[in-house]
Amino acid sequence: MTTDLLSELNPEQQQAVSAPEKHLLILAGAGSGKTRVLVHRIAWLIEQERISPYGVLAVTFTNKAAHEMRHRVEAMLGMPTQGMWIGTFHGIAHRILRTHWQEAGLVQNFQILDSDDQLRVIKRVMRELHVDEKELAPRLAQWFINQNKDEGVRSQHCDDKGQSEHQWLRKIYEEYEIACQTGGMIDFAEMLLRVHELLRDQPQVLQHFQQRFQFILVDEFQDTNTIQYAWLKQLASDNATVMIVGDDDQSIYGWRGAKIENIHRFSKDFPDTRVIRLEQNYRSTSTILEAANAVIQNNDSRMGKELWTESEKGDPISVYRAFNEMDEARFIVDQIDSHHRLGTNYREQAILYRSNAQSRVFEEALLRARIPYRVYGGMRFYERAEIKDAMGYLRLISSRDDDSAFERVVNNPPRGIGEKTISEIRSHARGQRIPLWKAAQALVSDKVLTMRANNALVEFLTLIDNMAEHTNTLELHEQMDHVIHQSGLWKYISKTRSEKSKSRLENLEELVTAAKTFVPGDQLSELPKLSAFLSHAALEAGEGQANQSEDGVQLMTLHSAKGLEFPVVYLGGVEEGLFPSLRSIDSPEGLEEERRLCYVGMTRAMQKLYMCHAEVRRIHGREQYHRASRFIKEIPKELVAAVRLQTKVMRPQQSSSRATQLSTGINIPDTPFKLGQRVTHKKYGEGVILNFQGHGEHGSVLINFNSCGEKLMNLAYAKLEACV
DNA sequence: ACAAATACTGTTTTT
DNA sequence: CAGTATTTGT
Repeated sequence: MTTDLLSELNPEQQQAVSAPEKHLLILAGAGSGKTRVLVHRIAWLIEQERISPYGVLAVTFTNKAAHEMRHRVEAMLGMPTQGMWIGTFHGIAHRILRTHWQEAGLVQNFQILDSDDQLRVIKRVMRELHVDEKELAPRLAQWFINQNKDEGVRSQHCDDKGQSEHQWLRKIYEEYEIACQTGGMIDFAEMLLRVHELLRDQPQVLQHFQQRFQFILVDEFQDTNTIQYAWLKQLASDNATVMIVGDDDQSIYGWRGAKIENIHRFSKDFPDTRVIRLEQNYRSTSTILEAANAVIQNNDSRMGKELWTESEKGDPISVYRAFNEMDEARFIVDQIDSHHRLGTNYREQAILYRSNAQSRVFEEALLRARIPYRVYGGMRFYERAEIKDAMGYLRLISSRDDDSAFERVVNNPPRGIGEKTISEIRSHARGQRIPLWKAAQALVSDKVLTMRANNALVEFLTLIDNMAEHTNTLELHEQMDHVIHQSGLWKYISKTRSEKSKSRLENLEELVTAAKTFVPGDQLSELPKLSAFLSHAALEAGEGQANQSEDGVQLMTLHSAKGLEFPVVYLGGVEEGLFPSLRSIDSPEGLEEERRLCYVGMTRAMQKLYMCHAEVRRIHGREQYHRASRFIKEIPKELVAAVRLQTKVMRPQQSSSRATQLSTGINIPDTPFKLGQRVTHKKYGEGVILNFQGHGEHGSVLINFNSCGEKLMNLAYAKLEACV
C-alpha cells in the first residue's frame, strides 16, 4: 500500500506526501504536480496514518478546484469522501454560518448577495445619504467596503484619515452594514468576516471546530487574503497539522486583497514547518520553461525557485508583430488551422488575453474561418438579468426581508409601481429601520398612497404571498415554473419579439431544468431545498456555456487560465500599455504582478507558445500605437523566432501621419508578387502588399489600398494585377 | 409610467 | 466601439 501511494511520485513529491513534520509549506511551481501531492497527502493520512476523514479540512479558492479535489480523493481512496470537509473558503464559511447563524448574529434564512446585488444595495444607500454618484463612484465605495472587510475591519474601526472622502466612504460602509443586517443579507466578504468574528467571540464554537479539524490543507495559498489567513490561524490553533501549497510566482490576485506575505508569515506563525520545493516541471518543453524562468527572474521579491524539466527543447517561441488587432487575430487563426491540420485538436489550443474586450476580434476571425470556439468568463448563468429576476421572486418567497430582491422585482415586470412610490417605501423603511416589505405593508395599511399606487402595491404584496402559499407544497422546479409565469415575467419578455428575448426565454426554461436536476451537496443537505438552491446559485454562479463536449478553441483571460494547460498557447496583445497594463505600469508592485501574470500565461503552454503584439490597435474606438511588451524583450533571443522579417522600406500611408517599417522584396511563394509591391484590384483600386500568409492559391495577402485602407484577401479570389 | 434619445465610461475575477 | 445610466419627451 505504501509503495502504491508513493511509487508514481518523484522524491520531493514523496517527501511532501509522507513528511512526518507537523506543518508543511509546499512551494509548488507551475506544472509540478501540486494537486497530485495534495490528493496523495490526504490519501496518505487516511491510509497510512489511519486518521479519521472527519478530521480533514481541505480548502480551495474555486468551486472547480474543490470539485476536482473531492473527485480525485474519492477515486484514489475508492470510497466516498464522507465526513471530509472539502470546499472553497466561501463554501465552508457558508456551511459554518448555516449551522451557527444564531451565534453569528444572523437570521436563519439569510440570503447571499453577489457583487451585482451588493452594488445595487450600495447605490441605494448612497442615494439615501444624498451622496452624488458622480462625485463618488459606487464602485469605489464597493471596493472600499470589500477591502476593509477583507482586512477584517468594521466600519467603526475604519481610520478615516481626516479626508472628507474617507469620511463619506466610512459612512456609506456603516449604512450598508445596517441595510444588510435589517434585510438579512450577507455579501461574500461578509461571510468570511462573520466566521472570523464567530470564532473570535464564541469560544465554544471555536473549540468545537478546533477539536474537529486535525488536518488542514490549503491550496493556492498565495491567493489568501488577510481574513482567510486569520481564519486559518484560528481554526488550526496548536492542535491541527497544516499543509499549505502555493507558488509566489503565480500570485496574480494582489489587486483583490491577496497577500503573498502570508506565505512568508506561515513558517513564523506555525513553528516546526518544513519547506519543500517542487521544481520539476512535467508540462512544458525546456524552451518554454527557460523563457518563462528568464521573464520571472526580473522580479525582485521572490522566494527563489527555478523550474527544470527533463523534456526536450521543442520549438522556439514564435513572436509575431502584427499590423493591427485584426492582423493579429488573422495570424493566430491561421496558425490554429495549420496546427489542426497537423493533428492538434481545437480544444488543445488556447488564445489567452489580458482583458475580456480582446476576445471579440478573435471571435470574429474564428467565426469567419468557421472554426469552433468556446469563450470562458463573462456573463455566467446565474448572473443573467432574467435569471436574477426569477430568482428575486424566489428570494422574496424565501425571505420577505430580502431588500435586495424586493428592489429588483417590485416593478419588474412593470406593474405601475413607479419611482415615486418606491422612494416612499424606502424612506419609510429607513425611518423605521425595517425591511422594505414591512414598510410597504405599513404604507398600505396607513392608506397614505394614492389610489393607483396603493392598488398596484397591494397587488404586488398579495402576488408574493399567494405565490408563497401556492408553491410551498410543490417540487422546486414546479415552484420555479409557477413563479416565472405568475409573476408576469414570462409574458413580459415574450411581448418583445427579438432574438434576445428568445434566448432569455430559453434561459428561463433552462432555469426550470436546473431546478429539476438540482441535488443539494452534502454541505447544504440540512436546508430546505429552496434555500439550498438559492445559496447554490449565489455561491456557484455556473459555467458560461453548456456545450463543453464539442471540440473548440479555448478563449479566456490570463487570469482564468491559471491552473490549466494546453498543448498550444497563443498570447494576444503582448504590448506595453496593455500587458503590462497602463494602470500598473508605474508602480513596481503592479509591474511585478503583471510579470507574474505573464509567467502564468507562458507556463500554460506544453509544446508550442506564440506571443503576439500589434503596432496599432483600436481601444475604445480610438487608434493606439503600442510597442512590444518588455516581457517579450526579457526572453533570451535564442529562444525566440520572429515570424515577420524586418527590413527597411517605407509603407505608403493611409493617413500620412506615420511611417512604418516593412519587409520588402521577398517573393510570395508560387505567385508573381512580392512584399511591398504595388498592385491594382478591380473594386478597390491601387494598393501595396503589406504581408502574406501561406503560398500560391491558398495564400492570402494583406493590402493597404489607397481608397479604403487595409484589406485581407485571398489570392484565389482577388484578381490582382501588378502595377507598372 | 414608460419608451426613446443622449451622455458617459471603460483591467484582471472568485466567491 | 459598445454597453450602461441617466435624462428627456409623450
